[in-house]
Amino acid sequence: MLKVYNTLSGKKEIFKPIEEGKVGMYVCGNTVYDFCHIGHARAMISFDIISRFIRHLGYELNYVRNITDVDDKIIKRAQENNETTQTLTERMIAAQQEDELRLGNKMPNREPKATEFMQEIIDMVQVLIEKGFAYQGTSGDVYYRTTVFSEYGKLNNRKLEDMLAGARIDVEIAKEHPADFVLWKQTKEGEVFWPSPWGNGRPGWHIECSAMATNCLGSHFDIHGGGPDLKFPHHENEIAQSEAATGKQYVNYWMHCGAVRVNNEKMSKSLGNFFTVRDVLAKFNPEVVRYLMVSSQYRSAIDYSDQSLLEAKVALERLYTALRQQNIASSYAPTNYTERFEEAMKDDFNTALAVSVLFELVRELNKAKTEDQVKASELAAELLFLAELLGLLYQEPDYFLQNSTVSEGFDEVRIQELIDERTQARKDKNFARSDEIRDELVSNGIELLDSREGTSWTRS
RNA sequence: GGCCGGAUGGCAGAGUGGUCAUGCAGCGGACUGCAACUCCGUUAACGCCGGUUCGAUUCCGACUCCGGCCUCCA
Repeated sequence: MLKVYNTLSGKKEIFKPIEEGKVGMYVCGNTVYDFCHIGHARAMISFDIISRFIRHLGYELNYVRNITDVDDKIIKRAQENNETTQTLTERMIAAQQEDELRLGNKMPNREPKATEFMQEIIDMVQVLIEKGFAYQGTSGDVYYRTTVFSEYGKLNNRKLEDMLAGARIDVEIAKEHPADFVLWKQTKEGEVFWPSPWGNGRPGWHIECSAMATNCLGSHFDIHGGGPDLKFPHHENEIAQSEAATGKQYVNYWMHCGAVRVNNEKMSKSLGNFFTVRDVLAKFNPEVVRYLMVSSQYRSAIDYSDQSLLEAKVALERLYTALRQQNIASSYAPTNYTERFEEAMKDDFNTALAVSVLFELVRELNKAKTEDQVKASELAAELLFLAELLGLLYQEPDYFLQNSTVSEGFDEVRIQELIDERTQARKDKNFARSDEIRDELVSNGIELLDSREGTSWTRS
């Protein structure tokens, strides 16, 4: 029995798909005007793991994640770069895919782009106007009429009146009500545009998701996810648009991951305190980033720092060390660890608890290595299977351990030469020389592990 | 001001009405030429004040502090 925390109700609920055995999930992707930062990585990894586990439970999952490739920020950035919006977005989409593959994500079933759904967007705006949920303002822009959607604010427990007290909403004369938001925006000189019944222009930020989600998954589907900062206004507005247009409940389960923080502040574009995925991968193996995300539950806030990455690296090394030079059984009977792992995951995808089960399994595996090789190889197979559900332990143990950080120090050839020399020195009982070599390697960030099979090394 | 979260051992991070999280660090031991890895043992926590209870870190209420959202942001 899978339990999912639903932002809409504020509670964990038993998950029940609309159609038996099938799940439709829409996740808000990125606006592609810049490289992905760690906050994006968290959202992408969280929903990747959620999708893996939903499939593991036997559901046929249709995972759709959009790409926003029309937007004010894209236009602005393209102008600054003196390039077209299309070349900018194509470049950023390619970069995003590259980052994501390095982080070990599986791609969604479908990644619709806003520009490919222009007709559907226009159709939806048209319907909203016909139903009285939208109007063309004096500026020519088309707005959503929040005052007639009685449930406006239900996702965020807000009332229209209360929101005015905040007084941070733009007062635009063209709008009937300050909370009304743009569905279709008139083009300005030199900007990309599409023809529409309301003149040349482009969609507002929220309507594209309503149009893409309902077209890809239907007017009523199971799960809608995204980052914490999308709850308001983006998802609130999506609900308003979609439910007004279709007359049906839009989504059953709203899921939001937690924020990534830096120095106790949210990492965000507007604060400028963000680290791109590329920044981090220049220093650490991508799986370290993934482990950091997995080591806490997806809804909790994560503190990002070199320290937290280092701790993630060390923990991951323990898992990989257990697999080093270990036979993997071709089959195994799932043990209690699998059961406990699955129970943890079924409780709102508690990856932190699931990972702790992996560590307990590893302890038993390490013990079995000297006592019962068959058991050890079976536990290793079980470990790999469970880790795969989190997208972990997909690298060769030696490769990971030698490349957990990116280092400009000794190359592998030089390291091997020194190890060979040390091995000879040890055979000769020349321990002074052997220790000297080890010290030299350690001071260059290389740790040695002697075993009966020989000496292996790890980048620290 | 409104609405959401959160406060757990030295750090990170789960969870539970009464026995163990887990990882790192610490301490004692085994293994090792010495280390590292690994194993065994071990120390140590539930913001503050009330209430419910035989018993609360866990449930309820107040308080304090921290974070997020209310404007573009995963």
